[in-house]
Amino acid sequence: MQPAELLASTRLPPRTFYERPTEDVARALLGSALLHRTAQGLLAGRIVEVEAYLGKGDPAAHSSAGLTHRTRAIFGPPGHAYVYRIYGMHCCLNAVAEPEGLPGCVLIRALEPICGIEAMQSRRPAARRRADLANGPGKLTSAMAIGLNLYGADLTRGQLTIRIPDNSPPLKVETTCRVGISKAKELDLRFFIANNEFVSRR
DNA sequence: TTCACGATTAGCT
DNA sequence: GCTAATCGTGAAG
Repeated sequence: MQPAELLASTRLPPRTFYERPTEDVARALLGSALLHRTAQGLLAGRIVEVEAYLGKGDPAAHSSAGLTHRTRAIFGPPGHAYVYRIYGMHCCLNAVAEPEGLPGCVLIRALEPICGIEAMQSRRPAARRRADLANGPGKLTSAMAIGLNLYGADLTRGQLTIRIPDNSPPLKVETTCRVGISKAKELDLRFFIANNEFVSRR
């Protein structure tokens, strides 16, 4: 898809879009587009898989430890990026939800590449298929050139944005427990588009 | 100051 | 299916 075509068929949501319960924001983000304007051109993908991380009552969430230097963005105003490094080598991208002062964020886990696919392929030489470019939280940030420099970035404006489709057809969504956690496995807070080949796992 | 571990990935068996 | 890579974070002392 051409960048102009993508911009014409989507719109930037207001900050109130994110100022809702985290689980609602997570579901609403499915089918939307993540865009990163880089020096090498526009990188973009359709969000096909997310996870909700809550505040109180969710021991799997980073924010369960309270307000710290690392997690300050999660407690900040909604619609901003919470980026963290995992296993000392990969980065993961979250969208902050809930009103300012309340913790809650949505982990973006997988994308269907839309724009800048060649640039993504050069950034992800290990991916041999298009479906492997961004089918995991670390793969996604690598393909999209998202790093810790984007910590706290405003997703409603600027170089890293999320855009909502103008006419969003109803999506069939599947719900499971979150991937890779050791606590709160009983909570079903992973959401992905059913029968989609770009999700990280089925 | 020390230390165990993690919202992962890629490569090998 | 198994495991190395690699380091900031947060809890404990």
